[in-house]
Amino acid sequence: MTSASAATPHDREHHDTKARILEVAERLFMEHGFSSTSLRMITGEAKVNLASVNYHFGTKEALIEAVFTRRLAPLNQERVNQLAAMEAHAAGAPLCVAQIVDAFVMSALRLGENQSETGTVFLRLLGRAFSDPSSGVRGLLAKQYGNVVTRFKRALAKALPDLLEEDLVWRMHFMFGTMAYTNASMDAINLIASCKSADPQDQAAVLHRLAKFLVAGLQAPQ
Amino acid sequence: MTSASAATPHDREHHDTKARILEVAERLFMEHGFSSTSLRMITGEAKVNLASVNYHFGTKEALIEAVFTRRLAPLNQERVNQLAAMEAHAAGAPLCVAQIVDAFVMSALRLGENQSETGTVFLRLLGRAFSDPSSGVRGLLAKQYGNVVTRFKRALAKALPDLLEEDLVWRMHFMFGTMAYTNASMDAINLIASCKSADPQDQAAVLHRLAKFLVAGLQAPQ
DNA sequence: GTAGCATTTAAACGACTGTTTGTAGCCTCG
DNA sequence: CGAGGCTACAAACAGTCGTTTAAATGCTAC
Repeated sequence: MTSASAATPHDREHHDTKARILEVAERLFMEHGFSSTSLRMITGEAKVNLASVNYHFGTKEALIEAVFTRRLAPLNQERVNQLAAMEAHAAGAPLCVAQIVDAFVMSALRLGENQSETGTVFLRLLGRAFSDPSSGVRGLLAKQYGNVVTRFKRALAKALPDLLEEDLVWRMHFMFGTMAYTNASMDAINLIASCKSADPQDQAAVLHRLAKFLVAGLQAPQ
Repeated sequence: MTSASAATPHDREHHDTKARILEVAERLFMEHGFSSTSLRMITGEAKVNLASVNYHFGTKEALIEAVFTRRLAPLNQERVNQLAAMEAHAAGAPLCVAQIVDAFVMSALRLGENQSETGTVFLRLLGRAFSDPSSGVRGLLAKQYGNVVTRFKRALAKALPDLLEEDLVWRMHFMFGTMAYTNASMDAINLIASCKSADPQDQAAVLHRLAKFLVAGLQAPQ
């Protein structure tokens, strides 16, 4: 193709192999799922040799892990940072639920914006991964989310002191679920209605609606 | 095994082949996903011949479809019936949101109870299917859910007359998502906390919590 | 230039995939 | 009895899967 690749072969071609695999894998995993996406589909579309996946990542499972950690680690770090900043500003006083939800939901939006299209793709992939049966993927998420869950649970418990812990845990579960599903099937909204105004592109508006929905749900009586 | 199968070979053995395939397929699809579950896994566990899947269902895709329609059609019919009964009783007056949510959520509970364990398995499978990338599965759900969506959307629009249609559509989307995710990962609650009191077996309690969460979310201000 | 390293490549590996085939068994009806 | 229709079965089909191998390439440093 020779498409505008005029840099040294060393910097562009070689380094690109690993990065191109990651990028194409991310998209194809989102479109077809993990087990339905073959290494040959990835290497074919990325225009790299089949064996380079095993060379650079070892195994397909490790490639999946690499796809996740590349983006999920910064995202969850951003969430924790956002929450920590708010808590520092509150100086010991409990945050309000809306703030906490915003720290969780809107960090995803920030990721989606900063990295433009590829960020959006990853958000949907993340939603898919949450309901993936593969134990490998599930264990990966547990590891990556452990810190986030602990911090947000503590903050929410302070913001909702009257809520039983058991109720709080389930409501957090619902929050994670709604978030994951929304990411996963932004495009499937048309399944519900032929509402052309529901523009999947406008992530910001959707996530604002989602945040409102979640704040009300978390604050439900009893 | 010879486990209490004393009827005529014709009634038990032969008719069981198709039914056993459906039952085992339902469980394995839930545990490993659609593409990761091979026909050999199914036929091996169901103790039937490999070719009988293609004989009775034609293709793997058709088997997936059969697994769904067998349980999803009655479930959605129950949902619509429940809603219709409430509307008849209300005699034109708008239902309250809690009633509508109950008609949607608790029908699933009823299915889970009536058919005991297998019903629960199907509910989780259903959750998985919602975030399955395969276009076949997705189209299947769209067909099966079409009627339900239309009826519940109309009822909710009447119950929440101040809500913009666009907001309503998205909130329904969130409701479907939370429901699907909750079904899919009842067992993954332990990911969030080592809260031993969160007993996945107690579906009724979980769905009641879910209903409360959803009602509050749907009624969120603005 | 050449040794040494990292990377790419084509080809093959065995295992597994969904599906099809031909045959054999069983039951019902004539 | 035997014909005919389902159903079950073992075996094979042509592909695809992830992974491995060994040779070839490009690059850096001596």
